[in-house]
Amino acid sequence: MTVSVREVAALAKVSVGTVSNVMNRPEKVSPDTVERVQAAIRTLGFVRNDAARQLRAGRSRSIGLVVLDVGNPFFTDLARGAENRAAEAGLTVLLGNSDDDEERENAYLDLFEEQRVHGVLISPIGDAADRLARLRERGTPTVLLDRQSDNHNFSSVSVDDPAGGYTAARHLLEIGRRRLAFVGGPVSLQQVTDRLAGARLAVAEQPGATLEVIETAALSVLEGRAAGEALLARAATARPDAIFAANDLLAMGVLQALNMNGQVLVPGDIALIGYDDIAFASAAVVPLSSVRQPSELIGHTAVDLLLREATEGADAEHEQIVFQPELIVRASTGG
Amino acid sequence: MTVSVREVAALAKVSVGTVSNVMNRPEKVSPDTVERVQAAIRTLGFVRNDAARQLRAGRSRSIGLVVLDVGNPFFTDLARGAENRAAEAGLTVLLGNSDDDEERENAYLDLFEEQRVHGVLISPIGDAADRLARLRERGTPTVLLDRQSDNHNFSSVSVDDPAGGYTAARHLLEIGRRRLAFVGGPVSLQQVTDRLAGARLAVAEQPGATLEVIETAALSVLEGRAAGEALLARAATARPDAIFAANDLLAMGVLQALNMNGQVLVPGDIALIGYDDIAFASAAVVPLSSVRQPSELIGHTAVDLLLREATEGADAEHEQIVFQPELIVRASTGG
DNA sequence: GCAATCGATTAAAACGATTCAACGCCGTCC
DNA sequence: GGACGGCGTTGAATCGTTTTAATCGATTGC
Repeated sequence: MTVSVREVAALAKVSVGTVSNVMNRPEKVSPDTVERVQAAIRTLGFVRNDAARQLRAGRSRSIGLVVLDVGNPFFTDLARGAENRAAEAGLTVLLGNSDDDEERENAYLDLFEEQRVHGVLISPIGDAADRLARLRERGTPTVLLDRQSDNHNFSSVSVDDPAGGYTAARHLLEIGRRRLAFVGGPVSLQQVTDRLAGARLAVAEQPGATLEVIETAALSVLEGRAAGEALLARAATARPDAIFAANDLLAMGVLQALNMNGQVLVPGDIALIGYDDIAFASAAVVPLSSVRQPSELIGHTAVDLLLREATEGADAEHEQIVFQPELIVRASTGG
Repeated sequence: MTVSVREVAALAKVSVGTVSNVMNRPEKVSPDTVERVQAAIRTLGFVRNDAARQLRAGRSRSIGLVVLDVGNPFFTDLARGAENRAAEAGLTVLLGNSDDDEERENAYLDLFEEQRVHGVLISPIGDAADRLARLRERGTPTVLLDRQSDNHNFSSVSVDDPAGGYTAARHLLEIGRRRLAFVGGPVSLQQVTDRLAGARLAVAEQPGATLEVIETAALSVLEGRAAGEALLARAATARPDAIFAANDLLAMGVLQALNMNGQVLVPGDIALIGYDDIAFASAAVVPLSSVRQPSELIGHTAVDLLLREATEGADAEHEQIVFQPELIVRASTGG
């Protein structure tokens, strides 16, 4: 039924070792045997068995990537960057979507470990520190995405979230707003707390400014819409005059709620800024101000770091790379 | 260095066969040996080698999914549907992004074949018929996504694109527009030509109506913006009064060009409708009318079909499932 | 002319989990 | 008391590829 090197070898009248050599180092084989073997491969429709290769090699030729939300363009852009860089190195990226769920996160990590991947890139939920430490002890290098390790134990590629949060809030203050609200959550995500911390700092520096926190269960359009509708239910005077959303999906949800049932509150009554600068932000009902992260570059760089750790072995030094975010001003904050 | 069943067996003072049984059918092993073996697994930090399992099993526990564009929410929604259904069956989904590139498409198919996946779900570029036929002959069942096979040789899950195109164009005609333009491409995508064909039909039924075709190189926001800018460069009288874009990404690009450099042409001068009804469509500058496809359901159903083909073997009958699209009217067509 | 060298090829030993026929042990039945 | 059956366990074979040491011819060097 299934055709293996054995059959190929028989048809080409060579040994299985030679078939292997033809596929992996043809320069070590005489030209006419190469031709004969390749002909045999073609006529039999031989496809080599990756499981057997991996078993022998001890490692697979892929790296695992666990993201919080594949529906978020920030992560698909990041994945694209990682994939391109990995392809250059002859590796494949296995994409896992944890969807903010620790169980799914663990399931993917288990899977990747059983697959003996070259390494894991992960944007972890909460404090996965010991889980990841065990993973690495067993020989799978790991790089954190979009977040630094608390004790510098892991390599990481991230963006300066406190600075991004500061920049966003500062911008809202600079256009004259004082009653700020932060929409974001869950707080188990370090990205959320860091951005909030930065915003708090900016508000604290501005006398008379306040910051209200509206916590959401996820960083999704739906949650944003719910938050926006909650605000809408308030008396007009009780509403903030500016909103900083922890990411663009939330911001777009908020925008839908505030600007799409007849009324138009953004940007006149309420200024709005998001985070990530996804491609859809500029095409929103009111083009969305945002804080841009270099998503593809993050993915690209993370693979570089991972490959370095993988080659240097267990005692590789761990490097934290931090990119700076960039403020993008559009109509939603009066730009 | 690496710990295998052998070491576990030694520590637990049992044979390797028993260790395997503990992991795969614990009910066949006496309770105290189960406990002893599990203790050994824990203390040694044993993680089973998936390559070895697969080699023995002959098949991997995953299915391959090749999509045209991971950046398109339609496909990530579809992937989510597939993933959920696959998870219920204990399978993993490997997601490959062909990015409209036949070379990448082939690379992923090769990879999946070497991995001995349970089957392949693919939204193919152009006519991959013989490539896919070979794949299936070698034992990998295949289901087409978002497109039917020309000769009913493959199972498929798709949406009635001609009907969708007809519905979209008919809607534009019903709101009184007559000079229609279709923006889409490349024509190698059957989705594009089918939607266009449907639109042509609707226009032909309407005396005095015309349909101009503006071909794009891809179904992306960027290409849409380029098309929009080209229209903008024309004299106002030479512009169409309605545009049907082959998908929402294109439509949003067109919208950006037509409504965001000071002027506002949509929907007054030009009505605009997209296709897919991605989540961002309703949050666009002008909320976008669209033709909705049941993306998650497509992915879900495709996995069902695949599993059925896989169990029924080579002589399984091939089923074509076609869902009906749904017109969603929003502000961009005056809704 | 014999040894050394070189290139091409081979045969066999891995890799690690699963499976299956065989085996030992114990209690039951006649 | 011996045959039988059932349960739990074992050991070896197996999956398909890669790799290494060994082999075989043929050529070169002296």
